[in-house]
Amino acid sequence: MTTPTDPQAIAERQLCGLVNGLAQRIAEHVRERAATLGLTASQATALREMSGPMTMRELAERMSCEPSNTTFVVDKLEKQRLIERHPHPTDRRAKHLVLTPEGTALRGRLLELLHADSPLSGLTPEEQHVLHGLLERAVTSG
Amino acid sequence: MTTPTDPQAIAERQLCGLVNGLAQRIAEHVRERAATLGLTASQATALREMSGPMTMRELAERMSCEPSNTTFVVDKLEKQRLIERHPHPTDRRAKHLVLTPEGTALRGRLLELLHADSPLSGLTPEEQHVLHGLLERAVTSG
DNA sequence: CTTGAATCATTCAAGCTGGAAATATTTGGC
DNA sequence: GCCAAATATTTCCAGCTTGAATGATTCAAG
Repeated sequence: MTTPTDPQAIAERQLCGLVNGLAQRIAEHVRERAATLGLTASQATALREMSGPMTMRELAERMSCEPSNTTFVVDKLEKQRLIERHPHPTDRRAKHLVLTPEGTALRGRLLELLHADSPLSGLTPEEQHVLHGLLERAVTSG
Repeated sequence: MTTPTDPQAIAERQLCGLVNGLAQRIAEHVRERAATLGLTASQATALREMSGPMTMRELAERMSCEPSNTTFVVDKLEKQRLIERHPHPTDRRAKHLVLTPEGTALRGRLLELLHADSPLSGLTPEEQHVLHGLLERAVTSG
């Protein structure tokens, strides 16, 4: 058992702060780019994950948020005529989310904006590869 | 300029997802531990950062949030008699935040809880060191 | 000393988020 | 077919967070 003044514990605390800081920087990046298209960050995240028709739950999982939150976000996108809720072909409980032509077009522009000047561009592809491996281990080992 | 279907761009997108996932896992860890002490996650973060007397703005920076949010959180901690707002010794605009004895005691227990079973314990100290370096470079190079 | 810009904290309105409860539907066992 | 459990979505609510506007104070320049 480690104590809070253990050097190893202090290092872990710093590491948590760094992870959080980078996550905030990424979120800020999304927020800025989304704003230029008249979208909020969560709306942009939803649009980004809409690579094809899917259900509310699937979108929630891709956005890593609660389904109730997805209802809220999709409501907003629907009001902007970017997405539509169709009946699901085989499951009447579920909704089949599909982008409108405007939604598809906006998603294209959004993806370009998000990929230009990425917040991770300070790392080389090799570094990104190492980072990827470490993060994957950290996330799945919990 | 990269296009959204560029393999490199796809890798960066995945990486952003992993960073976000780990940040969420860390936040969840804090939330769980804090709950056992009757604190919310943000209250726990504030308490954790209160390593000594400081001003509202300094606490906001340590928590990496807006000052207005710090007002909200400190209000809650003050109602629980864990923290006090004293007049600042040299600047009458500022508040001098100090923990009460109960606050100091609870902070001690909180730090122990947060360090036991850390969400990063799946990585070896060496891996954590590498991760630290990469994250620091990513954060500071933006 | 006095003015104006900057800084500290707070208030307020608005949006985001998660969790519990409710509704509708599907699924599996009998 | 019928019933209970599981699943998909929504609604409601409470808490969190931000950003703009406000009031008080400090600081620097004249």
